[in-house]
Amino acid sequence: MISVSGIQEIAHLTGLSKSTVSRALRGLPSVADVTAATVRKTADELGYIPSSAAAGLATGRSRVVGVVVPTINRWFYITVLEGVDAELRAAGYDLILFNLGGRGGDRERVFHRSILRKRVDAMVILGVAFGDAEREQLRRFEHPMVVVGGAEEGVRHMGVDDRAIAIAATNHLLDLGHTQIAHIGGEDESGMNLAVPLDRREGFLTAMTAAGHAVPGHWMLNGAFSFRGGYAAMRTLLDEPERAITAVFVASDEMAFGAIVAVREAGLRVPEDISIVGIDGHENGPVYGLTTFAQDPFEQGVTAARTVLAEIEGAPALSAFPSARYELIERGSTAAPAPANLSPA
Amino acid sequence: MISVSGIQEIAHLTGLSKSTVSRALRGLPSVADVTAATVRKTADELGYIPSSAAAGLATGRSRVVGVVVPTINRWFYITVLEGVDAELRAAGYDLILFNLGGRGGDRERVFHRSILRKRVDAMVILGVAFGDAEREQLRRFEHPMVVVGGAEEGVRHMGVDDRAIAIAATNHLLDLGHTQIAHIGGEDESGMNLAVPLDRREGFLTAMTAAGHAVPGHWMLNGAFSFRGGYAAMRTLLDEPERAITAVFVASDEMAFGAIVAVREAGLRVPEDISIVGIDGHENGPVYGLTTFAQDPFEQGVTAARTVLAEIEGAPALSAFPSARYELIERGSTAAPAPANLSPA
DNA sequence: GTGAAAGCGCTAACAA
DNA sequence: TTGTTAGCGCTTTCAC
Repeated sequence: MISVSGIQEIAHLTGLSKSTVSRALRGLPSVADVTAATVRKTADELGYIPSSAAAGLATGRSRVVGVVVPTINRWFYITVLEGVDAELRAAGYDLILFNLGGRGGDRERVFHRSILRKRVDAMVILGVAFGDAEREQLRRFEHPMVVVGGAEEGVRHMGVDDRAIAIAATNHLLDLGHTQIAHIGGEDESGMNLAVPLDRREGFLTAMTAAGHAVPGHWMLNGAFSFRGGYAAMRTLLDEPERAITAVFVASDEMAFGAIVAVREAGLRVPEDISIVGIDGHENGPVYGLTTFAQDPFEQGVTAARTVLAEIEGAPALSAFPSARYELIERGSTAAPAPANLSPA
Repeated sequence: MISVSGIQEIAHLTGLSKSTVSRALRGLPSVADVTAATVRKTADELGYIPSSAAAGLATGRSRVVGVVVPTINRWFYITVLEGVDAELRAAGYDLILFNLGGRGGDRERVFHRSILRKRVDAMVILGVAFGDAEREQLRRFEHPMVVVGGAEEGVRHMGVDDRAIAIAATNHLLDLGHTQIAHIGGEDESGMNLAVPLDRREGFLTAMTAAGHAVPGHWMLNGAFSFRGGYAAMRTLLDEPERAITAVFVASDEMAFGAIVAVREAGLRVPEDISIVGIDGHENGPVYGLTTFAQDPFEQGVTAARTVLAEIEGAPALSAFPSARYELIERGSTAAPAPANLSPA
């Protein structure tokens, strides 16, 4: 190709100096309009492509932000990622994706080798649970960094108040008159932040206890935050010999969808036989008619990106974020328990 | 932090030269074992972090591969992405994600500004439809490049034979005795490669024609390759006044899931009332009992990554790929049409 | 097996 | 407004 070298080439052809060319190309104000035009023109003709490595070496900035995800195939992470991506792109930054999970996941390598290679100017971390060594590595990362979704000790974090949202969801069911409520949540998702599932379960228990209802241990199932897991968990619930539950609080919409499919497949109806409430605000919710406590992960991603971007530019570091918003969206998957099902308690 | 400078620092402390330190750190053979050990040790103590910008400038390689997706929230792209990611990570490469779609999508910027910044050593492009300007830009990209999923003129491509897989799926229904078959596919997905939906529809029509069955235009619907789209399309089909269809060939599993939900919601059964066959091999298939022609996008991603990686290392460029494999997975969403529904034709 | 020196392509003072 | 001069931190001949 033509683009032999770069800025130097343009300098030659225009009879200007490298510096002026550089300034012109970056649109700095201190360049005569004619000069700038000439430079741009010859740059185009040459098919000039800047070297981000050279610029990065000279400035110490790569104009790249790293995003760490525990896995890509979850609606929440994807949506946050989209938000981060939109914001970064608007700012002219590129996004390096560090996927800790999935087949071939290799946290050690990701952390030790990739992340810390001075390759990124900042980092947005989505719901990852760190090991001690990892936490130590991150400590050395002297760039803006923010965690989204699931509090992580020592790093500032943004997301919904998981306990609060779970309490709200549970209360929603309690208010309808349910007392026999089960919970489908998550547990030891490899590499995923435990805070989220734990806080949601805790919120559930808090609300139930406050209402004076005991929850048997086997009414709290692990749906692994996946559609399939939600389906399986609900089947387990339905297979119970003397089924008493009238409602289920599911910790994510994807699991809730699976749960709904399981209920219908068993020949039961939602909400007549079983009420289901989720968390998230997944775009497929309307199809299933799922009532849910919706959050806005896209917005959370945007905010996270905007924050680190501002800090890269020298803005003072925020030490904490306000909790992200959430709201109840009623779509009919919850209702008062049928009289026949009313618990004797 | 401690990591003031880098290699120079280590050179000082060990009394060696920068060159030797560099060689030791990269594990080159021409370094005495003791020397190498000393270097690594002090590097660790210093918390040394290499500068990828400097290395990249010196070598002309960034050890980064770009992946372009039309949107992140589709199972197919996510899965290919996972495959690419796994392979890149194993090779010590980082992945820059270029998302053309989504809110805030800005193709122009992505192409012109980011992609061509010499930031990546190779590119894997997933099912994107290029404009003329974009094609021209890509022509200038003198690095390994491969398109996955949907042929694109002028660039080598890998994926299933979309016409063939559609013919196979349609024949599957025909072989069961169906004649009144509808098709839910895709159309003008913004920025997505048109080849895939078009080829699948064409395959469908080819098989139908070969079997001597005409297909009314309104039996070919646009499901936008999404769950919601599939659901909506199926509802349209079910709302037909004198419904005659007994089977639907859906061009993707996600749409097929939506279609199944719609059928069941209408009080009909799959496959007794309506048979449904999909394409993809989505992991949620078992839950819905979806019969599908499965491909392996993860593997396609791995292959694509492996290919460009090999070429970065100097391997001769492959000019074409064999078609990706696919196979029928029967799960019970298809059956012979019920006698009552048998078409008179 | 190790060192010296040049340079990758750009930016950033400092002058002019 | 433009040019000069140093680097940014690493790799890479070419000597030794």
